Amino acid sequence: MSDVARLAGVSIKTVSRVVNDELGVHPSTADRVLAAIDQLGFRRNLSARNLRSGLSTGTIGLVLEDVGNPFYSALTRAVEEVARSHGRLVLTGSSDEDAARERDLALEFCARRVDGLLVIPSGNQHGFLVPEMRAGTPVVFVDRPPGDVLADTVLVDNLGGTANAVAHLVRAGHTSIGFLGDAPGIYTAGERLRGYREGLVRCGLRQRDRLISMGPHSQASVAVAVSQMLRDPEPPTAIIGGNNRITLWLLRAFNALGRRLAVVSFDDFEVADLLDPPVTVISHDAAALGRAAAEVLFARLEGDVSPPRRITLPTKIVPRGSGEVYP
Amino acid sequence: MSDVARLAGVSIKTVSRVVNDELGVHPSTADRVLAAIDQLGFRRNLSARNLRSGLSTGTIGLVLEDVGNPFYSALTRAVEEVARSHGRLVLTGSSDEDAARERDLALEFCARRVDGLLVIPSGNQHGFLVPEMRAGTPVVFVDRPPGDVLADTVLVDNLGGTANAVAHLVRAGHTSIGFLGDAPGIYTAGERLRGYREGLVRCGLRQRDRLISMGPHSQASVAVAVSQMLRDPEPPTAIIGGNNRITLWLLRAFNALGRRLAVVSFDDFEVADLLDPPVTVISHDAAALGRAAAEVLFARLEGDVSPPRRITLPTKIVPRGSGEVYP
DNA sequence: CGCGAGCGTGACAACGTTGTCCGTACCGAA
DNA sequence: TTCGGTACGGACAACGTTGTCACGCTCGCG
Repeated sequence: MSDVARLAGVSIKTVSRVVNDELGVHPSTADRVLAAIDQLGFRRNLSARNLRSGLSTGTIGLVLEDVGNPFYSALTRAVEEVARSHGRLVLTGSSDEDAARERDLALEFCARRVDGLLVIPSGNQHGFLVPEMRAGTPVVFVDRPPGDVLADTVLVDNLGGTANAVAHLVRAGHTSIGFLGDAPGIYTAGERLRGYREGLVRCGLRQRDRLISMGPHSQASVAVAVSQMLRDPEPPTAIIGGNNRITLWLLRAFNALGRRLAVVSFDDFEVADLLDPPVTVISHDAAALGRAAAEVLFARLEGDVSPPRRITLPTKIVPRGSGEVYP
Repeated sequence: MSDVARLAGVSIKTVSRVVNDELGVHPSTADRVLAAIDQLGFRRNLSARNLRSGLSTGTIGLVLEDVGNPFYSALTRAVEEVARSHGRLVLTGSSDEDAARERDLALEFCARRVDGLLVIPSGNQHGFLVPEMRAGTPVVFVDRPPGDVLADTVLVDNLGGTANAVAHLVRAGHTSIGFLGDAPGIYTAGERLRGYREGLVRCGLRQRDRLISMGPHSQASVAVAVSQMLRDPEPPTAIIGGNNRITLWLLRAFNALGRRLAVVSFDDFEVADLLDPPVTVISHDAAALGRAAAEVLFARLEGDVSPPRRITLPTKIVPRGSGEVYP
């Protein structure tokens, strides 16, 4: 900046005035300064600006499980859009379901003085964020609730989703329905399991734990779980896949076994309509989730001091065929 | 920091020494300081640290077309991993194929003093980055070459990929092969088209422009293009999809028409193996691309001053069925 | 011709941190 | 007891920027 000032023959302060569009700079002076800026390729240092003025860093942080997962990447994109409309950039970090890594990422973001934080929790202890929150960094939890703090949370109606899936399958004639879920320690997996159970109760069906297989899952473990269910004296005629990954493993297992049951998948996925039969899904909009969470965050940044909110987004069944058959 | 110092009964400088693990602080003093840090939830301000010491911001920038696209999100994840192993965080921004937005994002990143920049170019003029590069910010271009600057570039062998795809289809007996590509202004689309043409030449087949349809495409335009090709006096028996999105549109168009030709897709996609028939693809590893680019970037950050490199990653054909049929 | 208003500009401090350098307390040895 | 050295602590400046305030010039009016 002082180089620019020297070249333009003005003081540093005047350069600052020009780059900040402040009033009271003579147009010809401003032109000289702008020319010098151009010539030198000067770009003001936002860190210094932020340090001095105590204002925003123009950045928000997003901690998620894995940007590589299409569900989270769609969410990321939506967050990015909202951030852009508020003039912010997004720092992302993948925690890989590792609570320590989640913590490190969140604290690194805070050390860089992000304006706010969106967290898709992996761990279930978030006390480490309390000092940051007290210091004025708003934090919004997304997709899963936080462990031991009170904060804004945006969720999906996991329970209602699987409950509806059960009802949907029952309407198609099924009375024996299996459930393949993720590790029960994961909030969403637990809720979806509860929804499955509640759906059975609502439809007057008997709970049968041998039709439930919770993760962590892999292609191999899903194949084993399916074979076991099929060997049951009362085998299932339909299976609910607890998330998109598990559903794909399930379909591959069907291919390997040369059998195919009715399927409903939690989470939509891109080519679900191209499979044969097309896959019926419990759809919840990742983009809407990201958007809602980001909007809560920016409301906080704009001064909203109401008590922490908990928003639950609905799911909807998208019937495509795989859940309407009776094999 | 001064609060911590007051609480611990030491000077600010001593606190600084403790948080920087410098020698020459009495253990008991250090303990008092650490306790105070814990009690107050102090986190040092990295902006100020960076400003003073002129060191790294610990951040790199990644400008891409759309994080929501699985191909780019896989790349993002790989970049994140490499960055993490070098103690850096990643700022991401989606340009949406808009050169102006790409420019804005890149310059915003630079204003935040990222240590380096990875750019998947949308535009074809990157002179605006020259001052930054001269000022010492390394820039690596990924997936597409830059417009008018000389810089490290990591590409995929697009040309070789489609040329091989043609050869693969010819081996399966096809002599009339269509090509559906993205907008020819996009580098990768142009290269893939050239590869398609070169493949035909190598196999001694005649060029027929009516079997080529370049984008921008949509579900509808792909359907139209396919119908037109099929009405040709010598209709194609196989079609190459220029990217994963176009291939999906192509498959949906087949479903709508009740016809199905042999298909090879540029870009692998997650459920290609679950479709019927499974889709043969020209696979190129998004993660490998991101990893390679990030590694070049960090090599620069660690002082590599060799002339700009151009790395081209290979593609490989993954035969799954759809490219081995002769309808 | 003098004076006040108002505009354009610059000097200086401060943001939170670290590098430099000096001061001081304490220890062991002569 | 004194001296030299070591081991620590603190004052101060500086990073690049902006907020505060004050200065000087010009212009119009009495």
